[in-house]
Amino acid sequence: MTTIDDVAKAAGVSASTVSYVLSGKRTISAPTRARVERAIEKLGYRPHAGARALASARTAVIALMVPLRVGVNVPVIMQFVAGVVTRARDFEHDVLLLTQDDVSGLDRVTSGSMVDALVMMDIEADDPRVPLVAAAKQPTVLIGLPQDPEGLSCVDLDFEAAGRVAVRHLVGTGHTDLALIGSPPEVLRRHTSYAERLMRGLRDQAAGSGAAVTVEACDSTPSGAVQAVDTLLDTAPDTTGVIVHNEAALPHVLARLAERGRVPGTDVSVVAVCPTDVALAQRIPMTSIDLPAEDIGKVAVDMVMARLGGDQPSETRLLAPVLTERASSAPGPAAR
Amino acid sequence: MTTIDDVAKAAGVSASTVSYVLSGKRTISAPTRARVERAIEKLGYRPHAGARALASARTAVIALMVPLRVGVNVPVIMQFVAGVVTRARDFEHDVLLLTQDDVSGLDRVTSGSMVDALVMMDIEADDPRVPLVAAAKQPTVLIGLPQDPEGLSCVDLDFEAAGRVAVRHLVGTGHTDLALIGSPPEVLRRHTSYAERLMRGLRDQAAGSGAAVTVEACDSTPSGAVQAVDTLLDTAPDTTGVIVHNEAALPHVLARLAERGRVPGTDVSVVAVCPTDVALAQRIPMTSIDLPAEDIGKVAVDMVMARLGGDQPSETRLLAPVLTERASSAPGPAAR
DNA sequence: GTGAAAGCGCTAACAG
DNA sequence: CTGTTAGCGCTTTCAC
Repeated sequence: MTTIDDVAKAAGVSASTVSYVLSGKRTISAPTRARVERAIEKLGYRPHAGARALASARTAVIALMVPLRVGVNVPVIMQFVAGVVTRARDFEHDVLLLTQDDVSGLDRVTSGSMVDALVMMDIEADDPRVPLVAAAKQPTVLIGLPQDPEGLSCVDLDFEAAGRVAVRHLVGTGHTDLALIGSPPEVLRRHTSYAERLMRGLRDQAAGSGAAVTVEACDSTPSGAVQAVDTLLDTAPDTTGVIVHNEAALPHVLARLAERGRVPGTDVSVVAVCPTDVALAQRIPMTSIDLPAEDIGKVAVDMVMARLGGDQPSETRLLAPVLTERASSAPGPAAR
Repeated sequence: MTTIDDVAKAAGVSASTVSYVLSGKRTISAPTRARVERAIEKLGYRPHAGARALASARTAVIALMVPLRVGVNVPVIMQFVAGVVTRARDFEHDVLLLTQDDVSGLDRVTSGSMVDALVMMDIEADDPRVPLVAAAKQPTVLIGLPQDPEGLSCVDLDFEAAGRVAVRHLVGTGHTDLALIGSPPEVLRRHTSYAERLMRGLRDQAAGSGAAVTVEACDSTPSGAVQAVDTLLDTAPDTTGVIVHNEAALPHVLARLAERGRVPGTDVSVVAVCPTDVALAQRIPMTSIDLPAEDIGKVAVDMVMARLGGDQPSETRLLAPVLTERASSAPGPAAR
């Protein structure tokens, strides 16, 4: 293994000079720098990460805690992850993967100084991990909103605004009987805040527009989708405007609506809340409110890195929803 | 930050004793051990990962290189990842996430001693990463088979055997006109070996059984599935036995077959090669050959850990395919 | 503009 | 069974 001393010797300088060439923390004369760089190149030198972490108290690694077991919106999760990893690389950081259920992992990586910062996904209203990371010495960013952020920073789509935008779109195109086909019951039970925020926006705007809105939870399975649609059409048969917030169930919801004589884009108007690529991968291109998962991941890293630098105050960033109209929209009764 | 010396002081022993209590590398008297453990507990002591890595040349981290490009077997990839992460934790290791396109990451984590070992997914026949990791000081396990493993260990499903098993099942239930609806063209072009191995097994067994087999590549999109089915039925309209190896396209293949008057489980027999949960999440439960993604991930970690210990020789492990018959199977012409 | 030297916190001989 | 000590490879004062 080649060390910094080997490089120093080869370049005829001291180890500290090599260190400073690498870090750029002090000015080095052009010739010296050139000699050092040549030596580094020639010897294929790479600083030892552990030694560096020990001496500098920086690891160039951030921890990312991901829900790996849910099985549901896995592709969406991967988009968050992709955003986090690529942005972390922009900051010359690597990503240590922690799984959601490994709560002790937080203490391990945190107290053991394995990482410089943390990003946590899938935050519940009353998440037990929040107090843990709030007490850590590393800055943390949450993707999602807990009830009490305890001074931590958060990012997420503004689901409440998304609910309003969806209702506004449907009401604006002539629909007055609306429905939400949403998250699985377990998600609601856990009080994952995005589900509740979406519903709040939906209901607020519906109340203001004189529209009715029925809410159905929906298992992320084919049969769950069928059941949700069937229940919905039994309870509220006049529904013509449907909002779907469940990536996995979406294709089956569309299929079932058609089977029940409500063809999406013709008889009913459907708005999906999901990443754009999911919206486009359906049988017909869906009108959708984009869930910019990758962007959210990137913003999370930006925020955590900013906090690593100075002692910025924490903040919550809610990204504004963008609705794109596509083939699943149809004029409603009031517009015909 | 509390250090090993703080603990030593609090317990009235030397730092090395604390270290040995932690590592178990030498026998400690019960009372001493108790005092040390109490001190650790009381002070909330956690060894500093960097210091440990520097002194012991062990990081307790393994690198996992994952294809994050938003291709569409994302859920399957996540299962591999879940297997790797959980098994790594069993060995008290964490996982550093590297993305496929970040080839320089290999050198970074390897030469920089950031990890003890590597696991790489999605290996192509002539993968440029293989020579890189073959030259690294850390042991590596590949998930998939390159043309030349260069002394590295590999794990994968035995896709060739899977091809044979699928054909045997279909022929055994009366089908003689078979087809494979497989990976997207790009995957084939990259010579990802599993696709080719599956085809080889398929053709071998078909030749031996006097069955015909048509092969269609298939984009992982709804329209790709439709197109593949349409082309297939135009080229080989007598097909009654279909093997599908494309998780994302599977639901749309089934739908299109039905639309074209070939109802899966009635008119045609369909065998999927995919994880069991995917097989069960279709409109009808699919006869399938399980792709035990999580197990493969676990085995990969087992292998790499074994190699970490001693200097075991490298090996290739191909997991035997298991076919489970479900509702998508139907008797063929020869059986009616 | 560059060097010397003191650690960072831990492990693992070496000694007893 | 336990303590002493010499590093592991790097960063960063302090000194010139």
